[in-house]
Amino acid sequence: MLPEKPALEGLEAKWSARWEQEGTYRFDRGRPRAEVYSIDTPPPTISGSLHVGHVFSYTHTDVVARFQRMRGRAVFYPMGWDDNGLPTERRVQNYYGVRCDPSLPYDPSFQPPEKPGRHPVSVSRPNFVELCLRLTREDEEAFERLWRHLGLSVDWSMTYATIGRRAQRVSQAAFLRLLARGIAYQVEAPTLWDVDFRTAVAQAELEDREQPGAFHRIRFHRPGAAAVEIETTRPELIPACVALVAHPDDERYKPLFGAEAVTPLFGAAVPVRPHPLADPEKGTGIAMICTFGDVTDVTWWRELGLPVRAVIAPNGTLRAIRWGAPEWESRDPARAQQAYDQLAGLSVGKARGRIVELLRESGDLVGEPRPITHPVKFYEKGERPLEIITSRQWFIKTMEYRDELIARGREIEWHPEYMRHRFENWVNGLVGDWCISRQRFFGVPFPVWYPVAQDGSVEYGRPLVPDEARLPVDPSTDVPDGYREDQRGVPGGFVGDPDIMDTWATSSVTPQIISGWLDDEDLFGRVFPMDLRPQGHDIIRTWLFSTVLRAHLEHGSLPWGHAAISGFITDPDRKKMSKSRGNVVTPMGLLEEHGSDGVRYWAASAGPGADTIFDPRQPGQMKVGRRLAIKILNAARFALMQAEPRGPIFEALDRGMLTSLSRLVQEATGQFEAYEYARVLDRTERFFWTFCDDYLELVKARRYGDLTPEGAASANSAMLVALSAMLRLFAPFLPFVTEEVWSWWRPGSIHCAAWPTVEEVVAPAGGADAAAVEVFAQSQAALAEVRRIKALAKKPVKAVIERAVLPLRFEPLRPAAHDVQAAAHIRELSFADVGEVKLTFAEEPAA
RNA sequence: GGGCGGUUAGCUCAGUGGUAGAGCACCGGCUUUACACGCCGGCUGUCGCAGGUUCGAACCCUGCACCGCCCA
Repeated sequence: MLPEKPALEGLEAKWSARWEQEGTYRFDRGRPRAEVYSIDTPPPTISGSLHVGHVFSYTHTDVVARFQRMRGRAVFYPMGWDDNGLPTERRVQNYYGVRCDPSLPYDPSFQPPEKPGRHPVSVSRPNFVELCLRLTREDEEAFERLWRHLGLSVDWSMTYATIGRRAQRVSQAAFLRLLARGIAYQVEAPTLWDVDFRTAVAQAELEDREQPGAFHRIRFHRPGAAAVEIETTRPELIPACVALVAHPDDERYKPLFGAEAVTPLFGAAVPVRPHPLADPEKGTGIAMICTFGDVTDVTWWRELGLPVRAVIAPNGTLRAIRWGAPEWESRDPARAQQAYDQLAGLSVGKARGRIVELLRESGDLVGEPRPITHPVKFYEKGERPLEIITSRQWFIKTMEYRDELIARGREIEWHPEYMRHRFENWVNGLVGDWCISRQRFFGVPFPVWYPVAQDGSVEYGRPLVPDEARLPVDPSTDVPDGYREDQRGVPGGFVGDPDIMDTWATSSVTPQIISGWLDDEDLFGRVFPMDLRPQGHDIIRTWLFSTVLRAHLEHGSLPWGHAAISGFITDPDRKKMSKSRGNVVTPMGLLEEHGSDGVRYWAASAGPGADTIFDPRQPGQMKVGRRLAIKILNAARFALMQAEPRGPIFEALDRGMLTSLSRLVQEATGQFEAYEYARVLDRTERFFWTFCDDYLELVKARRYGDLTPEGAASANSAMLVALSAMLRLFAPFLPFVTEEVWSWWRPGSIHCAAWPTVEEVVAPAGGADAAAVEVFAQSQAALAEVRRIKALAKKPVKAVIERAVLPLRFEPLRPAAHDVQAAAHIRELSFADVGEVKLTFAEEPAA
């Protein structure tokens, strides 16, 4: 039963298999809500690999889950995979060498090329989705193996995927309910647009990047009056200009308000209008409004009621335009056409270069462009600046709920508390409703069709929706009620909505997906609203925000009561670890080298919100964790190898140790309940090390029976009480080694054992005893003093001391004097009014 | 420009008004019957800077500097 030479090797494989067999972490769905602890797990993005940052944050969640389980809660802890969305599409394109062309029909016999060819093979959307599913399945299996090896106490029978049937059903149902209430709506409007991915993107997916640019001073003519000069970084948008704008109080331009100016090259007459957003300090103080150069243009366009002249096509080139046609009036259509033809078809960047030449030739460029650096909005995964393009998109209303969302944010218990500011910052900075439609392929489709009128036009205003019971549906293959497949795309028939949902539109309903909403109201009632959302602070504005929004809209509640925010893993230069930086460390090697418990120790040492440096060359904390785990094995072996005789715990030293331990239990429980797991680990480790180095050394002789059988019995019993409690304190952090030791002498899994209590620790010793704590403390102090003197005198530890005289302050140790004497090898011990410890060494035995 | 966090030993970090701490690293010692993957000991500080409150400040207040993150 008790191994001769205990070791950590192999514990991961042994125990993860056993836990699976015995259903150790299976959720008990018979328990009422009050006895459940439910966790809304972050589904890791499946395309790509898990890195040490994932191990870090998922360990934090697991530690909390294990604590709650030991506290007697039924822990609801599923795992999910975030497989839908753009990252998977990109991976599949590269991996198989294919490209999705939604106009192609499904080919049931399609097989991807053995190797990606030079030119991508075009495949239908259903074929493309099949490839996505095939590849993500492999990735998901690898992820699960890693999580099991790390020891996450997940109930693997509840695993979900964001592309899965259940996720689609819930996403679609939640969308249809918002549609019915008018909270989801579609509109043809200017939208942020990535020209490479050819999709709309949302505010939450933006990032500003500093880019080189240049101010161009451009002359606008006025018939019979002085010209007006504007400054712009985007001269290629002059053909899209619909007005000029200046600040209402700007004396320079007040006389011009209401007048017209004429665009250079294109000869379009545009009005000069006042608006307070125009900045008199910027450039010449008067700007051109184009449809659309940036988000301010959109505001001006909307508030001033201007027309649209769109020149940028969805692929980022300037589209063909016929000057002189309606909405493209010009004073000189032929010249406008001649100029524009040199721009049409060019990308935005090339068009900019060309138009500068044209303006220079026409004399409308004033001076030369002045280079600057300025922030430009990018899609976070994109490579070219975003454009603003008018298109039909689905939105969820958010602006009118901002105050309510702030209030919801204040109901959440944040760990750490200050992370709430991130949320409020974001909500206060929202500038528009949430655009949830994407012109992509691998995601949840909008469960909507539209009638096609007799003239062939699509009636977007009259969407056809399925009954909730039919969900999920794919409008590209399913048919709306009352129609036949052969009516697809023909007058009098229907068309499916071609878009899919933003990945966050699915991820924002993970609580509903996992908790059985719609289909298992019994489960839903037991786990929702959930207890915990663990996640990183980088996605507070996306995942956390959108989840709060959806629960607020659908249920009028929070999705969960606690949000535990993990910090980042950084490299030694304090740079965030990320794939794009190339500083990612894959975890399996680390887990094998240091043991899962060692790696978990490192992860759990960082409290909520704390960024942590990981230096692969200096895995200090992992080594420390590994040593701690080994120490636990050995200390347990010592306690158990001669556990008889047993009897009442009456020795003061033993009672003092247990009273100290009970204080630790008290503190650890409180800290854990406050999600301060790192402190629990720190305090427990500290206690354990003292227990080993001081307490075990002090009682060693007594427990071996060198004094009395009663004394040995007291020591043995106290050791076992302490070992049992300490193992359980460590169990959430070091699940493998604690389970191994537990199995040596206790039935069942330690992870289903009860969290230790103050009462159970002190009761066997007849209650807490503050005086005995002092006995223990002074015994430790005296032992330390003797050790110090021996070390300075370069005497061996077991050098015998004939006489020791201790200062009076050590007198409280009297009840444990026999233990101190035995541990320090003191023959005669006395106390006197002396300043420091005086030792007389015995004659050294003759060499 | 706004917000948030940080700055304590060479490194990583605890430390919520009362004598500055731990681990790692470094140095010295110990074949000690649980553990050499161990044990004992030693060395190590303008607690970022400047003011203020207080009998007393690493800790509370004000300002500043630097680092990091979020937002504009």
